[in-house]
Amino acid sequence: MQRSSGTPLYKKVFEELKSKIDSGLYKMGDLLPSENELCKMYFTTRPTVRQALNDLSNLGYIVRQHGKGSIVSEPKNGLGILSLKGSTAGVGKHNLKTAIITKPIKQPWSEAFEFELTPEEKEAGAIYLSRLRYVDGLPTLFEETYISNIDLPRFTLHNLEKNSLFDTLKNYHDVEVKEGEQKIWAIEASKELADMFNIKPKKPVLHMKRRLKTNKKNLFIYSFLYCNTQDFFIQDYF
Amino acid sequence: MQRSSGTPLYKKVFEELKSKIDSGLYKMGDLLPSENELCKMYFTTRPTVRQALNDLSNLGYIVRQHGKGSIVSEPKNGLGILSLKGSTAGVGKHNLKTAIITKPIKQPWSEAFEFELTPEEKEAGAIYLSRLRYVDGLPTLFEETYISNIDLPRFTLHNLEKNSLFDTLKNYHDVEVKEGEQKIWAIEASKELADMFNIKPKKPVLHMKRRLKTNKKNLFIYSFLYCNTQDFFIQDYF
DNA sequence: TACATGAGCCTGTATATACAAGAAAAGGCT
DNA sequence: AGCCTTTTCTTGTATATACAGGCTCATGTA
Repeated sequence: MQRSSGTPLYKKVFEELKSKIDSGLYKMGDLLPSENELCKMYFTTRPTVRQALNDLSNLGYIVRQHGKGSIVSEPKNGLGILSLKGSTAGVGKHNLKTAIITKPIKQPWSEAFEFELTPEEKEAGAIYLSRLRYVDGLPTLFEETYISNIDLPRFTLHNLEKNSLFDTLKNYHDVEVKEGEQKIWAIEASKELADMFNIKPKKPVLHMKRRLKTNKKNLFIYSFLYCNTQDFFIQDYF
Repeated sequence: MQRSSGTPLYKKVFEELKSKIDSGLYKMGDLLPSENELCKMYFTTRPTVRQALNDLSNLGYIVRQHGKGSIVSEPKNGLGILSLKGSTAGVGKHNLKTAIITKPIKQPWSEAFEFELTPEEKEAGAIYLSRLRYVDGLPTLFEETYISNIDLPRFTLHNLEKNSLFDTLKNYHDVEVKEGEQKIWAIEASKELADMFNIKPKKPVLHMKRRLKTNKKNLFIYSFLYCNTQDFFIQDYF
């Protein structure tokens, strides 16, 4: 089944399996259809479905076991922020609410921005927003995000309270995150952070700085995160 | 070139390219030989070399660019503990010294061990060791490790000060880490930790709990890490 | 019943090939 | 010289196929 539309076939297989896992149709511990069965279902051959399964495996959705099959893996609970999927996807059963502290605004890059910028990025300026996320009603995650303002028309109008930032970028602007780097510290809460998280100043807080590459050249996403790990923790799978 | 020995050909290609990057023969920004060139070098075909290149790409060693080639990626500095490679490999230029606090000893699992154990693991008991790592002479990382004591003869005799734990497991016991999960908190330093790190009690410290799966069934590695992020930080790529 | 054996499923590794699409250099035109 | 087109090299996607090796279960034997 050659691909007819623009999206590759293996990606279609990947997306459909992923959504079936996300929606709970395939539950943890279940065996996915075997590679040969998937071949028949999608009228394609093993290397193609294997590419989809490899991607799922890399994201931790499945574990592949020689001689047995592809086993749907542990659901991602905790705050799976270290994964690529945008926080909302990683929170599992916990109730997650997002409050926009600063609506998306266009602004030039700060003189002392922590990451190196390409000339094109500097020229284009940044879109800045900040959000506070509540898990089970508790303020847990403060996030400042800078996005290179390249080819993102009317971006500042989006409603990011309901929708994940990553989903918005993907669905409306064809921007997909591909890879990234992150740095992690434990720091003392400043007065402002302590107020926001409703904790005492100087209490330990998790601090992360992330730089995410996308499929668009020169379009990067920078995010500075502060996480209150009194009641929750950050988790990831690799 | 069918594989002659036990190791798959794509893995050989992977290992050789990886070591050439690690040793600095291919430097950051360099272009690796093209897929077709690698095919000729190893007398094989593109799917095979692509498998090796994909693995390198997943580990962040290279970035593949459509129409251009495979570009050697940023060297991993910081304390790349979040990657799979064992701390020693991730520290880059920093001088890293390891002090064994507790030599490897066999012991039963604690009653209240934080992770779920398989019956086989419980039966086998654990090997415990703890180490304190110095970066540039500063005590930075305290690590408690539990390994399921399965098929690891004379393991307690190894000298782990010079060699990475992961290298030892791989070279002497054919144990390779395949995947894992980790949880991260910011906590206050206990008195013991503060003494070890030479900081004041209650200062923020990074705490991680990791569970690593290996290629051997029932053999897991559990490690509990405490990291002083006053002077350094944890970094990873994905 | 208990235990080995083998058949049949599964994924892992590998070859051979084809065309599409991005990127860059070579070449020709104005 | 400066610009555009073409060529060529690169990776991306896909088909078709083969055998190796792990896992499970049914079958047959002691």
